[in-house]
Formats: sequence, C-alpha cells, structure tokens
Amino acid sequence: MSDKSVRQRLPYDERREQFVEKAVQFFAREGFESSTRDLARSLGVTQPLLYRYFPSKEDLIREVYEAVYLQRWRDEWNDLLIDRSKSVTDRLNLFYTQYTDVIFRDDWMRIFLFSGLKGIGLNREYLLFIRQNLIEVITREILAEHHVDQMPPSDDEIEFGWTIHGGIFYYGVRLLIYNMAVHTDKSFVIENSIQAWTHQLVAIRKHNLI
Amino acid sequence: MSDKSVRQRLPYDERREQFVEKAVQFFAREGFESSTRDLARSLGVTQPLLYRYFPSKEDLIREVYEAVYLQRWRDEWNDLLIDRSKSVTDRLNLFYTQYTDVIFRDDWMRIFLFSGLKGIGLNREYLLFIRQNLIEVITREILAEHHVDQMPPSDDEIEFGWTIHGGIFYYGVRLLIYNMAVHTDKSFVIENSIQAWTHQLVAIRKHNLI
DNA sequence: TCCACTATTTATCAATTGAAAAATAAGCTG
DNA sequence: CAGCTTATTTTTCAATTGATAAATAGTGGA
Repeated sequence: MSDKSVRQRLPYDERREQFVEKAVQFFAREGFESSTRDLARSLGVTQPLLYRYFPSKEDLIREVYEAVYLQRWRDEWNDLLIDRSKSVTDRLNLFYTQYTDVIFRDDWMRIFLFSGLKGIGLNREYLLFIRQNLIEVITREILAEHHVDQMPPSDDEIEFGWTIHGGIFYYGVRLLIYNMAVHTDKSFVIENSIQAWTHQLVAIRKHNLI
Repeated sequence: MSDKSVRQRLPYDERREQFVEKAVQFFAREGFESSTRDLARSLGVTQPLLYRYFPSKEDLIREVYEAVYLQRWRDEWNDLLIDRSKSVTDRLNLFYTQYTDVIFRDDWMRIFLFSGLKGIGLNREYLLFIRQNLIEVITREILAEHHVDQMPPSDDEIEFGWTIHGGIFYYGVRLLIYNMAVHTDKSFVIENSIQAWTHQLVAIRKHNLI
C-alpha cells in the first residue's frame, strides 16, 4: 500500500513459483476459505494478477496441495528403511527423526488437515503412499529381524503400525495445531513409539502363530 | 420450498434446541464457512430467523462447539477408570470401546478438527480435560497395578499415554475423515493399543528406576 | 531510440454473504 | 371472538467474494 508506484515486474516462471510458495504459507495460516484479495495483499500484488497465473482459485489451491505433498518425501528414505546393515530400531529412529523434521511444520500440518476436511483425493493418495512405502515396509523389516517373517504382514499387523504412526503424528498435531505445551522431547516420543511398535508387533505375530 | 404457506410456530426453547442440534450436523458436513442461508434451508426455515436466536453466526458456532464437546463425556467413566475390582486392561477395554462409540462419529470428528484449525480455545480446554481425567488417571492405575507407583507419573510417561491415545484417535480420523478402507476391527486396535500402553509404560518406569 | 510484447494495475461486475428492519400470521388469554 | 404477544417471513442493505475487461508501464530486441 505504501509504494504503489513501484511496479515489480518478474519473469513468468519466477512469479508463478513465488505465488505457489507463498500461497502455501498463506492458506496454511488463514485456511482455504480466505479471499484471493488477502492472499494478493500478502504477496504484495493486486488480486487480478493471480488470475493471470491460475485460471481459478481452485486451481491455485490444487497447486498448493501438490507443492506440499509431493515434494517432501525423500527417496533416500526408501533405501534407509530396508538397509539391513543397521538394526530396525536404528533405521526407524533415523527415519522418524528426519520425517518429523519435515512434516512437523505449521504449513504441512495445517494443509494436511484442511485438505482432509475438504475431502480432496490427494489425502487418500498420500495415505496409500505412506502405507506402501512406510508401514508395510517397516512391518516386514521388524518381522524379518525377529525371524518371524514366514508369512507376509496381515491387515491387523499393518493396522498396529498405523496406530503407532498415528500416535507420532498426533504428537505433532498437539504441538502445532493445538499449541499444547508438550513437556517431552520429540526424540523420546519417537524412541518409545518404536520400542512399542517392535515389541507389540512381534507379540501379535507370535500370538497368531500358535 | 414446496410448502411455503405452512408456517411452523414452535416455542422459543424448543426451536433453539432444534437449531443447535441440526447446526451440529450441518456444519460438520459442510464446514463452518457455509452460509447461514444454506443452514436455514436445511432447517426448513428462513435465514433471518436464525438471528432471532443467535446474535451472530459466530455465536451460533460457539454453541455448536459446546454442544459437541461438553455433552459427550460420561461421568460414570471417571468411576470406571479407577475401579480396582477390575483389571486395568478390562477397564481400558471397556472405556475405549464406549468412548470411541461416542467420538467416532462424523460430526464429532469433523467439528473437533475444524475448530482446532480455527484456533478456538475450546479444543485446548478439551485436551486438558482428557489429560487430567484420562491419561493421567490411566497412567497412575497402570503403575499401581504393577506395583511401581512409588513416584507420580512423569511428563515422559504421560506423553507416552498421549501417543497411544493419539494412535486410537488417528484410527478414527482415517476411518471417518479420510474414508480409508480400514480392514481391521476397532476392538483389535483398542486391544493392541492397551497392551502396548501397559507394557511400554512399565518398561519406561523400570528403566528410570535404575 | 522506438516498438512490440506482456507483466501488472485499475476499474468493474454479478453473485453471495451476514445482518437489520419491517411486515405478517400463529396462537394464547380474556 | 377480539386483541395482544411474538415467532416467522419478506424485503432490503452494505460488504465481500471470485472473476473479467480494459488501461498502463516495464523490458528486451530490432
């Protein structure tokens, strides 16, 4: 508002990138129902300019989703999780420390929850991805390390993985969404979750083997 | 829209109650950004009538929050959780079966998440209530049953309770918010969560006693 | 230096929103 | 049945919304 006269002219791709990047933060903070005018103001441009880059608000939001979801999973994690030169516990500790560094951020958490409530398909896709690349893999690795991997993971065993994963996720929700005073260090939560995961999973498996 | 001429005249309290009750379902389904006109339509009345009962949309929403949160905790649960004539496992099984019957509903889940993202104070109050009346109580009971209750629960031990509780909660989120196909019975999730809770909590305590 | 291209702004629209004011009618009391 | 109370509807408003069209001004190339 102060320096109206200065018209910042950026190349198409650069401006577009800037818009998406800042839109992530904006919508995470204000919710997807906030106006395109407020978004434009926070970007330091006028509102119609947004429509030069995105046909509609909905299209912009879709790009926000994609920016948040698709670019945060590191391919190296796939290798780490099956690296049997390390113990499963070490692998899981390393993975969840890094993974929570990525997702325990205000923008990621809030957009994940916002989009879930709006019923976008992307959430389901993401959860399917997590199941395949994380829950199932870890379950197999734990069973292998304890030499009880004669049969593939059952639905029930996978489900217990979700419970633990959800517990860790919920720690982030309480921390970032509900701003609860969390008196415990993240590493402690991760450590105990992993211990409980391995121990209980083996217990389930052995119980079913009888 | 069909029978405009029929003007249903209800006593003040009755109509007010009806409005709050239906508003819970409406906002859970459509989100809090939906218009008062749509809400009124779903109620079968005209939009200005809402303003005879609530000064503003915000006030109505506040009442929706309260209706959802405050009226769902059963006082008998406080007694159940400390009833040492039963094993802690039995108590927890009974409690979580009933508790999830109450909160694993579309309206409860969605309004809980919606209001959390909007940053209403009620969420924090509710979580503090859960901590005091559930997590802390259960932690004490588990420690007592295993005769390791010389010291009160530590923050870390409470935190692990949250992890388990969050895992169960997340099961509901996947089921009701993300509409994921959950192949496992609720009772199985509860059972394993409880087993993991008791086992891991005692492990933490014994580790700290050394 | 001038011109063409296009990034950006200004001006504007129609639809929707929360909310208030005025008009109407249901139903109780005498 | 008359009359009063008030629950409910009709009408209306100003503000905000997503989106479009036209005007303007940077910037690179001939």
